[in-house]
Amino acid sequence: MSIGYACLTIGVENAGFRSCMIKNADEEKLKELIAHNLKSLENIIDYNIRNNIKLFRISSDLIPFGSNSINDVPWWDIFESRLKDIGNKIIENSIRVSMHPGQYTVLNSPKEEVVKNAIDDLNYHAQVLESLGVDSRHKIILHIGGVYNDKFLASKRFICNYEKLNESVKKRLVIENDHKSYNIQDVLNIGKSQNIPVVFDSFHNQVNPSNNNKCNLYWIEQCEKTWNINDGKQKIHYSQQNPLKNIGSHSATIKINDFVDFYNSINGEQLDIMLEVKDKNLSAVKCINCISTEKNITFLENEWSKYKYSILEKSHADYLKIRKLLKNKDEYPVIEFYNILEHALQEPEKAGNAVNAAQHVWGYFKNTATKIEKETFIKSINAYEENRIQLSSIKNKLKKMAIKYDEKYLLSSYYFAIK
DNA sequence: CACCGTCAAGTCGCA
DNA sequence: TGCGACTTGACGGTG
Repeated sequence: MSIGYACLTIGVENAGFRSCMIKNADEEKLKELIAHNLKSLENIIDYNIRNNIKLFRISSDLIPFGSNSINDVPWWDIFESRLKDIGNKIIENSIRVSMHPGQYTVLNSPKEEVVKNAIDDLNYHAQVLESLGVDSRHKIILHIGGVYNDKFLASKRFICNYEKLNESVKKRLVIENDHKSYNIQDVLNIGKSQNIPVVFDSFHNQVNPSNNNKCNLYWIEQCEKTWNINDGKQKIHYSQQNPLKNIGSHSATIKINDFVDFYNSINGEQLDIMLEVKDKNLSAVKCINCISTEKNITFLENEWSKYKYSILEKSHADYLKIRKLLKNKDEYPVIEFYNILEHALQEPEKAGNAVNAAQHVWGYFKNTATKIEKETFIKSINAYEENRIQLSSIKNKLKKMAIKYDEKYLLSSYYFAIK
């Protein structure tokens, strides 16, 4: 069983993806961006290895305009050895990767041009995975597409176009229920008829159910039948509603109590679970620690070292609670730990707490900082307390200093990443 | 350096 | 028929 996250990371250095506008996408620019993005991907894979994260979705933005004719750079050739090196790291560390063309890749469109673009896009995704050298257990996830007033006809068109796909795409393609058009039964009907594995998305099923009387486990068992030996372990998607946004929007973080309830209601150890959530790797580590069979307090101590200044910034009371909680080295109070964490992080910003945390972080530099840096910091604190600048301005300055003085403890902290 | 409109993709609801 | 909303993170121009 593996738990993973999608595409981007929080608080990992040099792990961002760059792009450009089509009008600026010349050969030189594209090569530069691809080289940069491959380095970022490698840094993310290294991070996943260090943190024992075995499931990861690679961003479709790895190669800018990867399936657009504007990009005629033979990247698979130019960067062949780079891609192989990254692929070898993935394979040697038993990481399972996937890719997921977005909502604008529509294989069942009535428009010929849209279908052609969708096929080009699927070929691009397959070529990335082929270039990495990973096998058919590493999947490409696709939604069925539009309805066009006739779901039956639209489903037929999906099947018809699916049959025309290259084998390199077909062997990796899996289909998923979406939150608007194709519910899990719709997708299962297509999957069963064409031998396409089906990814059950529990959140989409909640928003767009096919039958309210059937539980998650029922659908997972139905989907399980569509997964064959060459497909690897059955995958599902899990996410939660963002209470502040439209129905279907992913939450900022995974609320751990709800996740554990969900996990206990299904045969979780049989599955690979992809989380779709704003705080990405942070929630992945959280969920991994919560269902870990190895219960070692060092997991929580490691988390604490990264979260502590963010907690201090929000709630001194919760900060003290967690310190107390972690005193007994024989226990593994993982749920309580994350409950306090979640409570603190949803607190509103209060200047007193925020200044206190910033001064703790400043403590790393106060002996080495230049006179000017010291003056700038004090000025920023005053300006923030008088409401003239935002907290992020102080934190950005502290981050720059952490980089300049190479304070590794701070650089691996989430303090600069959590807004 | 902070801010905010724009980009890129395709569908769908509504004038 | 055509336009805006929907989605997402990064770009790119402004102040």
